[in-house]
Amino acid sequence: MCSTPAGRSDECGPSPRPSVTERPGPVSHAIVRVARLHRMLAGQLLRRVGLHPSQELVMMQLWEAGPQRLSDLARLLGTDAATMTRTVQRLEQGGFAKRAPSPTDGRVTMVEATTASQGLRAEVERVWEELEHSVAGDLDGAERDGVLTVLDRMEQSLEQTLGRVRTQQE
Amino acid sequence: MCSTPAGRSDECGPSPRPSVTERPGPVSHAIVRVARLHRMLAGQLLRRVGLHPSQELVMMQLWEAGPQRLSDLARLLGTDAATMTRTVQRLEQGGFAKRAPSPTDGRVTMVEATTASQGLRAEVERVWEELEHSVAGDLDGAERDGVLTVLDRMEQSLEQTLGRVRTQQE
DNA sequence: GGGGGTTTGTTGTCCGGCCAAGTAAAACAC
DNA sequence: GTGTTTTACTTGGCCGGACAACAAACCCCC
Repeated sequence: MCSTPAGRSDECGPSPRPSVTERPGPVSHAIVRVARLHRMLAGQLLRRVGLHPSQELVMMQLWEAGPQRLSDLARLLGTDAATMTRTVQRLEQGGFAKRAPSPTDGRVTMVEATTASQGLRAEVERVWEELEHSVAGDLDGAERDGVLTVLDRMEQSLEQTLGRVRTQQE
Repeated sequence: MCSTPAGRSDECGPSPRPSVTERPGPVSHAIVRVARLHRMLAGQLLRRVGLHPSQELVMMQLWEAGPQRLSDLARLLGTDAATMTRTVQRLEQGGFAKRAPSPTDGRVTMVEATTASQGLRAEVERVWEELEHSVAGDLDGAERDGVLTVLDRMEQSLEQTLGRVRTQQE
């Protein structure tokens, strides 16, 4: 027993008390926990497809919107250009994506999904549906809307203070 | 302009449309985005203290609950024993934590905060308060409670399907 | 048209995180 | 008491992610 990787401290071994996971920033902690579990589940489900978490987001973006500049991919997915560079390298190396220099702009490299990757699209979308179902399956419409609204406000607030902190620190 | 790393796609370059961030699993996407911003802000704030994201959670746990077994730390923070091993190694190497083999059980290593690290405790807690304020500052009590409840349900649901998937795949 | 600044991408480095494999110690079984 | 299983930790490998430093291409402006 007591084998769940993200152990809740219920009648299970030492765990001296609710501890850190309850006290200082409840919302922050909750988000961290949910996000980690979410990513872990994504990793498990994506295993069948041969993708790693976050790679599926790149592929979905490519499938939906077609060839794109690497920097746009990075920006849309909220990550770094450096990270995106290496992720695309791995996707290319795995046969999922293709890169080509832009003919009009010598700096940009365009990224697109390979035709071979189209075979995975349906299953990846199924995985993503399973994820969504697991995370929000037992929420009624009002709750879902409420959570989405609140999460959006959180996102904006975080973005704002992040920008504030960045400029303040330079 | 348009320099925010997590760019929203508003009048700013190509960005062909709301794209992936809007369509398939709205709640999942929202959580991923918020969690990433949250971690990014944590990283910025923790920079002053000389810690990296997640290290502060270990330290707070050590400060609150005293010396603990490494495996308990991992379980309480919802992470891996392998990850915790290396994180503690780095904390030790930075002078924040100390390790000692348990006298009663030759397998376990006890981890505790160094006295020197106590000086950082106040500031780390301040950082965490700032995080919480940024993520949940403009929520009234009812909203906060609602979000916490929903996030808790999400956590349980994710944990459950994660366990289901794990056993199913072996 | 040439020079300074900007955008775009790449690489190095470090970190958390996960899996898998391996070691050592304890607990259990017989 | 020996053999087997279970537990606790460690290490190697790989991945996403962030920062910093860099090179190349572009842009603008004089």
